[in-house]
Parts: sequence; structure tokens; C-alpha cells
Amino acid sequence: MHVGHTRGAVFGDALAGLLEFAGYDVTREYYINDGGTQVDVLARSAYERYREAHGLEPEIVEGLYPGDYLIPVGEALKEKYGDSLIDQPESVWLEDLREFSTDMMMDSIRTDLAAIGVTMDVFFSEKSLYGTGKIEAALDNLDAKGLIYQGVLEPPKGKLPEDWEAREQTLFKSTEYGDDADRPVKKSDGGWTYFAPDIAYHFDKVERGFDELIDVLGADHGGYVKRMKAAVSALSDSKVPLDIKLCQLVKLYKNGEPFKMSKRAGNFVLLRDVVEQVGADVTRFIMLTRKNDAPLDFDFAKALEQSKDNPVFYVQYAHARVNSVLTKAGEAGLEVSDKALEKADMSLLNHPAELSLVQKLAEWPRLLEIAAKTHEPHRIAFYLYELASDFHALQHLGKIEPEMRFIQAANPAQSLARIALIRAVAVAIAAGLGILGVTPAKEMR
RNA sequence: GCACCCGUAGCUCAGCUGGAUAGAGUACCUGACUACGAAUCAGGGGGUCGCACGUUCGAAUCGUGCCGGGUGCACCA
Repeated sequence: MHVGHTRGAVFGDALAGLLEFAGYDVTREYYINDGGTQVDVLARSAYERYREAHGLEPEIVEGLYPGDYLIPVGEALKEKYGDSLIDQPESVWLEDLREFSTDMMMDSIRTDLAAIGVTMDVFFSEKSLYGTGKIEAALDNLDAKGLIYQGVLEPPKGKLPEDWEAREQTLFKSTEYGDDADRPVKKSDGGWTYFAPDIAYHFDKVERGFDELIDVLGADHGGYVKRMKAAVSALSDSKVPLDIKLCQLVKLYKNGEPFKMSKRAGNFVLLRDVVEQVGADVTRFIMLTRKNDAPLDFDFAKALEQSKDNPVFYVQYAHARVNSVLTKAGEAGLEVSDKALEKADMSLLNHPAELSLVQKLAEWPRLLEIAAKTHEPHRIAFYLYELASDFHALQHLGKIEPEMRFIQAANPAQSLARIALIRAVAVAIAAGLGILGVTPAKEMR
């Protein structure tokens, strides 16, 4: 996986965590694109790398995947097949290589997901929809509702594709559900379009009884939203809502200098490189400090910095500080268990800095509700930063005004109230970071 | 041409189920460490919330139109 994919994975995982926290029963699914012609391309590309592993010059022609990530696949193929596939026709090896390559890609993806702390409940294979009657079943469902027909599409407005010609195709009447045009489910050669298995996948989800669906996609799939929503509405008789979250690109920087990622040459910055350098916590948090549909700048240098420039440390530091105070209070002979703190007299909190922290804390349930309802986990990240900020301000006040220190040796009741307050801060931070999948460190030395 | 997303401080962005003087980071300037962790904090300057209408007691937030930027646009995934 390259870092672009990561954002979707982190976003989806954090959203799932958020919904779980809000009381939903969530299933995280990964849809494996292991069907269709793209896998043929993958297999052919891997074959060239296999030849390369034998010292032959790979012929990575236009249309194949040029990325370096297939080099190990070629080597693994050499390991398994020796030279038995060299100069053999495609018919001999294509099927085997399809499976071999997708398996290896998926292993790699699973490893990457684990490295970033993402655990999927279900890996759903697109391939499993072909030849099993599932696509047919989904389309039959639509057909029974009168939403499938043979027809010819209007040419697209604006500039016409050069090889445009009117063709009769099998179409889904997605305009019935708000789409701009009806969409083909079969290609002119009789094969399924990519849209057909996608319909079948969503149908399968509906059949499995989910009452709410969320897709996380790259922003370049924006044009696909209406038709998919139309399909799910049709399949579920408008009973199952589908929300589609589009994640924008991640731009990598190092000290403000853009990091070149040539997609054509396949030179991606890999997720594992990023995680190795900055760690999963930082990677995740930074990915969530932007709205999902806004582009994200990811600066390595800042991600490595352990300062206010780096929001993760700022938040974690607040959490660590609270724990430090709790320890100090214990050493000072105060009983600071949660049970003891429940008895604290909170009316003793009346300094503006204390009250503003109380206020911020009071926003937490409401914020959770909005974040969950709008499917926007970034709100949690921003909130945690603000909460940490208010906390840091209050703690620092103790340096300027000693009577504002949390622990007042001469006044246990006051101390208890303040410690109850900051303990609440720690609880919220731990919960919030937990939702985002970031470790709430107790100390950061 | 059509659809979707975006346009808020010099820069990067929050805020948008309508509500009080529009927030943060960064940058720039000035300050605070014998004491709960200075990986921190305080203060200062800096904004016609793209533009214009409209709905409303009230609009950055909702609606319409326009301007500017991004993405996508038969049969490829």
C-alpha cells in the first residue's frame, strides 16, 4: 500500500471506532478487487517481473503496471516455478499467476494494515461474485423491479470520446433513484462491467442484514457515488442508507519540500516506510487532522518532531501530565482513586481557567454525537487538541499563580476537586484517542 | 457542457442539524522555567468568512445565481 491508500484505511477504521463508541454494531470490510480484467493486467505485469528474475529484459508495455512492488512477486514466481513458465503462452500461466499475484498483494496489504493498527472483520473477494450466480441474483432483483432494460445511452455531453458509437447495452435505470444517467451493467462484449459486481457486493451486504452501509473510497471515484446510492436504494427498497465517504489525496512533504511520487513510474512512498519512520500513532492522528474530503499535507519532518508542531504529542503529553499529577497527589497522601474523586466538591472550581476547561469537557458528549452522525472522525482529533490546550493552560497557571496548582497541601478538598477535573480530562482524551486508534500514553519520557 | 467537492487571518486549516465580540496552528513581535513534566504557557498585530441576491428576529452556516480551484464524465477499474 502506498500512503494514499492509508488515509482511507485509517479514516474508515477511525470512523468504525467512533460508531462503535457511539453504540453501533460495526463490521469492517475490505473489498478485494481480485476480479475482472485488472487482475489479468496484474498477472501479466508479474509475468514480466518473473522473466526479469531470470535475467531477461522485462517488457513492461503500455497498460501494464510498472511499479517496483511487483519485483518480489517475480522473484517468488521464480522460486515456485523455476524456469518452467519461460516462453510459455499466456494460456498456460495466466490463471495461476492471477491467483498467485493477488494472494501476494493481499498478504502485503494485510501486513500493512496490521502495521497501522487496522483490523478488518471481513475480506470480501470480488472474484467470489463471479460464476457463483451472485451477480445474476442481484441483477434479477433489480430486473424484478423493472429497473433493468436493453437500451442505447445518450452520448455524453461536452466533448465526445473519439471512439464513441451508439451501442445497445443492458442498463440499470439508476435515474429512477437520482442518478444523472442510466448505467450499463454489461459490456458490449457481453461481460460484466465493473459496476455489476459492485452492485452484487452491496446486495450481498443488504442480504446479510446490515441496516446502514458506508463506503470509503478515493476522491477520484466521486462520479460513482450517485449510481451506487441508486443501486442500494433500489436493492433495499430505500430501507438501507448508503453513505459514501471520499478521501482526498495525501501530499507528502519533507521540510516543506514536496516529495515526488510518480504514479506512472509506480514510485510510491510506501506506507511501511512512513510507519517505520514516524510510527503508527503519529501517522494515524495526522491523517485524521483533516476532513476526509480535504487534501492532506503530510510532512515527515513535522511528524517526527516531538513538539507543539506535532498535534499527537501535544495531546498525548496532556494525558501523560494528568497521570503524572495523579501520581504526585498519591505521593502527597491524597486518595485519588476514581471512587474517591466521585465525592469531590466540584463547586470549588470557580477560576475562569477551570470553568473553561469544565465547559470544554461538557462539549464532549455532544461532539461525539455530531461526529458519529456526520461520519466525521476528524472532529474528535480537533476536539482533543483543544481539550489538551485548555488543560495545558490550566496546568501552566500553577507556575504563575501557586495557589492554582492542582495539589494544595493545605486544602485537600480543593485539591480533590481539581484532580477530579483533570482526571475527567484524561478519561476523555483516552477515550478519544482510543476511538482514533492512537495510544493514550501514560508517560512520555 | 454536466455532476460532485472546495473557496474563512500572509500560509495550512477548524467551525456549517442557523444564535452572542468568527477560532486554532503556523509565521512575525514581546514575555514566562529554584516549585504538580517549559515536549508547556501568556500577550500583541493580522479576516469584506470568494461575490451578489434571497429565507430568517438572527446566516461563515440554509436557498438561488455567478466567479475561482480540484475531481470525475459510454463500453476501462
